[in-house]
Amino acid sequence: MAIIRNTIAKKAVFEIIQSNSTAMSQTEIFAKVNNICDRVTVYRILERLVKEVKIHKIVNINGVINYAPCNSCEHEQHVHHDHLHFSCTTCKKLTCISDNHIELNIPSNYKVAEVFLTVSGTCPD
Amino acid sequence: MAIIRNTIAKKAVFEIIQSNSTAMSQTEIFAKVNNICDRVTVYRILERLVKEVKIHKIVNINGVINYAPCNSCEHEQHVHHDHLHFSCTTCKKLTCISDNHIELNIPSNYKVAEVFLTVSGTCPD
DNA sequence: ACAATTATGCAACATTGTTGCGTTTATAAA
DNA sequence: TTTATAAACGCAACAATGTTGCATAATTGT
Repeated sequence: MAIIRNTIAKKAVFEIIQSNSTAMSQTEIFAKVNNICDRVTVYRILERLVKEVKIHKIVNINGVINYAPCNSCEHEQHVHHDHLHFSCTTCKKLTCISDNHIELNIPSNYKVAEVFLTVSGTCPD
Repeated sequence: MAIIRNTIAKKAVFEIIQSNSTAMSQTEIFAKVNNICDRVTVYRILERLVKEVKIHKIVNINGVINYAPCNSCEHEQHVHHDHLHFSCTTCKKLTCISDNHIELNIPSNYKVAEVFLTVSGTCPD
């Protein structure tokens, strides 16, 4: 049945992610929750928030998984057609940039679930 | 000065990457070198091959770093405009798919170095 | 208030990647 | 061919990130 609970820790984690301008890693998020919960709990909360499609997972160019709020995820299939992630090579920040349109040309025997467009470089910092 | 040597282990690693149809992780590569060298050596060889632009680094949707041969890297700036990576959610394979053109719309205060277009889903397996 | 089950904490482990340092080896020059 | 030198290596130890099992705590519907 899976009744979803809205716990203090979960609310806190979601707040942190939503109020931040850039995507955050588990480590960064855990540093901000001020020990209201365990490290493992943060991982599990993130897992649940992803499953509930309240946040989404993005991988930066170093392989670190980051999380960002799912603002423009109203559209069906959870495919971000106009969403781009900028991964800064110097400050390591991951920023979302909208208004990017992608045309895909993939063989039909591949089934597309999500599209990730990540650009590396240096951001205005 | 940095004189580059072509060691047995390096040749083997490069062979393995080139002869595989999909991109491979360090773990997969190490499993194939048959203990001709240490785990750490594989990491260092991969580092060098990336620096020499003989292979390139791609991150799959789980954050695992994979390596693929740099076949179509003749073009300047190492920006893969027509290159797409398909990351399979079930078999975890990372496949390169060509002929994909991307138009970017990024604020000018961001400096683009590389473009990564990764698509998740299921491949024909 | 109670029962059911979701969520948590803790400890331990797994995987992936990194660093330091002494030793070995490939290459270029003698 | 021999030798010098810097590149490459092995080993051990560490670091960061993510996962699992299990007993306990907390939330929600009744």
